[in-house]
Amino acid sequence: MADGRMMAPSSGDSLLFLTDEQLRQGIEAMFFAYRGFTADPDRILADMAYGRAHHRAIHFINRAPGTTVNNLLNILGVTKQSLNRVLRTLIADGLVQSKVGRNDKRERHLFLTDAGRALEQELSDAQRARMRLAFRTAGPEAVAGFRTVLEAMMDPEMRQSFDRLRESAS
Amino acid sequence: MADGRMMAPSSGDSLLFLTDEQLRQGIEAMFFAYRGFTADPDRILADMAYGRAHHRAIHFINRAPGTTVNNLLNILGVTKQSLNRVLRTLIADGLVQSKVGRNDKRERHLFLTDAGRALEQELSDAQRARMRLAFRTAGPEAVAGFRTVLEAMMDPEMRQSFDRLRESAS
DNA sequence: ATTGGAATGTCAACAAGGCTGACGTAAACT
DNA sequence: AGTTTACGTCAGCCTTGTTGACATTCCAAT
Repeated sequence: MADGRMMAPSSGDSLLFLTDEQLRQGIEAMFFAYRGFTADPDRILADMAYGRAHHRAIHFINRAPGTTVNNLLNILGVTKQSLNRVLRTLIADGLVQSKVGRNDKRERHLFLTDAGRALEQELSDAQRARMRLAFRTAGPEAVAGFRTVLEAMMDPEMRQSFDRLRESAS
Repeated sequence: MADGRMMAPSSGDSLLFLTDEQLRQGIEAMFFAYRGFTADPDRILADMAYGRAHHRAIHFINRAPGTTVNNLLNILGVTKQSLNRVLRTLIADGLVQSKVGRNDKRERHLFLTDAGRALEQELSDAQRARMRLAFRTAGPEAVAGFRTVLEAMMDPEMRQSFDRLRESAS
């Protein structure tokens, strides 16, 4: 281990943060936390004819308005057929608008309608509320660590998407 | 923070770690990281007739050998029909053994067979490898923060399950 | 100008893995 | 004796992922 200074703040046994047991706890923490992470929007969506896939599409269309279908495909990591099924219902229900590209008319640029933005707000309000509580409880330093570990856990291509979204928002 | 560098992730302003933008980045980080988190075991399982649900069952049976079906149900948060479908194949394939309870003969206690343990090893080796790399890259302090935030993000009942598993392993 | 390929969309079929509802059995509790 | 608990199972439904095949549209290159 070349990385000399390693004081683990919470555990005391700083040398043990890479034991199988520690890793397993990290794995289980991810599992349980992700359930909490999706629970609130899932509850809201359960009443409608929508699911988590619709939420994800709405989220990223809102995040990057005018994004193309292909772009969204890469971010979401699903097949176009899968995404298309979701988009079709969202467009039919008037939550998403699809505009043919000006430069490249093969491309469709996706936007949320007012109704779409309203649903997005409702969903992300719920999700942000939980995230806010968790962040507040944990404190800024923990949040920084959280972000660092999550980023290190992503696949490289996903990290690129993540960073690109990050930059585009600043 | 001993090492002085405690800038909030991208803003440089630690008071802003609860802005909507920060929260949204946290949300997206969870999304992308979870994909990475499940990617390796998913790849292994894709070749077999198993999926993520089998992985979860195997993981927690390994973690708490002799656990009852009901117990597992609570941890996984699915219906007994859903779990049963998974357990049935695992038992039929000789990866899991189900023993009638001694005290309470209504209960079934679940154990991994040697073959089950072998698969569990293969799956968790892959998952731990990614977790280990992420932890090592991020460093012990970030890992502590990661754990703190994840725990704060869980539903209370899930946090109980998580803590119970934690204690049982010590 | 024709052709090749890229981007998109659609149809069909299928699988995993959730769900509900109903029913049965055995054991334990009261 | 009657009720509750733990578990299993059958049947059917939904969402969301997959592959494969095929049409359309249009850019770009020959």
